[in-house]
Amino acid sequence: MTLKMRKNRSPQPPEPCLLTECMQVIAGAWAPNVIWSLRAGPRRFNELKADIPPVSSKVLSARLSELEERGVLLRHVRPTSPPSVEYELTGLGEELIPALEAIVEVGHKLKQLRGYEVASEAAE
Amino acid sequence: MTLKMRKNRSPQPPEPCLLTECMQVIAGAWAPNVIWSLRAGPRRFNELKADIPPVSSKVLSARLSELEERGVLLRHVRPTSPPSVEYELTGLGEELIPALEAIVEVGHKLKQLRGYEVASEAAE
DNA sequence: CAGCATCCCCAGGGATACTG
DNA sequence: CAGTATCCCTGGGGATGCTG
Repeated sequence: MTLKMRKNRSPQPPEPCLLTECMQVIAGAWAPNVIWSLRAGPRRFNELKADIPPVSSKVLSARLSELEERGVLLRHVRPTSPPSVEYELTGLGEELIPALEAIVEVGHKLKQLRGYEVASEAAE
Repeated sequence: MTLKMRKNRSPQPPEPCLLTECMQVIAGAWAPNVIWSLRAGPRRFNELKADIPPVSSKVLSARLSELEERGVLLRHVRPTSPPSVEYELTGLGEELIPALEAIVEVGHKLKQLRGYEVASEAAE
């Protein structure tokens, strides 16, 4: 989802590209997982890393930075002896939860359908 | 969002990766736009292409195939003289609309928070 | 009209190693 | 603990051209 987007010199902002722009909020392979992991409350770096096993520190760190910069989550540094950092969703970030849940639900249903028959719901 | 996912040999399916799997439903840079364009009803290939100017035929076609295969949309071929194909969301596909809307809304709010340079339209 | 085929590119991500 | 720094590699996507 990179979208090299040359110049995007559109007279009127075309709606679909607006969508694409907004989708950047959850851009990055693991961004949705981060949000998902934070939906139950604040978590620390290594907790997130443990929540999302396949993610590397580098990428996790990159995603967290982006999401913070975008205003999806907050970073709290606690000046403890071993450094400890907590990440927490902002209010806007929490608004993404229902969206992710919806997608997950559709994803599940879709997977089940593909086991049986897809064309059943064709009409309607 | 490729997620090379070696083997995914996880004892218990970790939830976040389940999310990742579900997110694949709208994987691909322009998939959300396709769904978005179809939310108002069936549309034809070139209409979609016009709706989403930056997308190429190749990619649009690829996305449409994927989305069809996943059960998000249906493909109707009408045997007219010049071939004419209509794409239409399935019921499950329509369930994604609210999710996209939520993301778009958050995206907007986020952009406004980050400064008002966003919609700096022609200063009338 | 609707769409493949081809070629190319590069940003995002994996792996590994290192640090304050 | 919580990240950076490097290197490499993959595949999704852009551009262009051609077909039924």
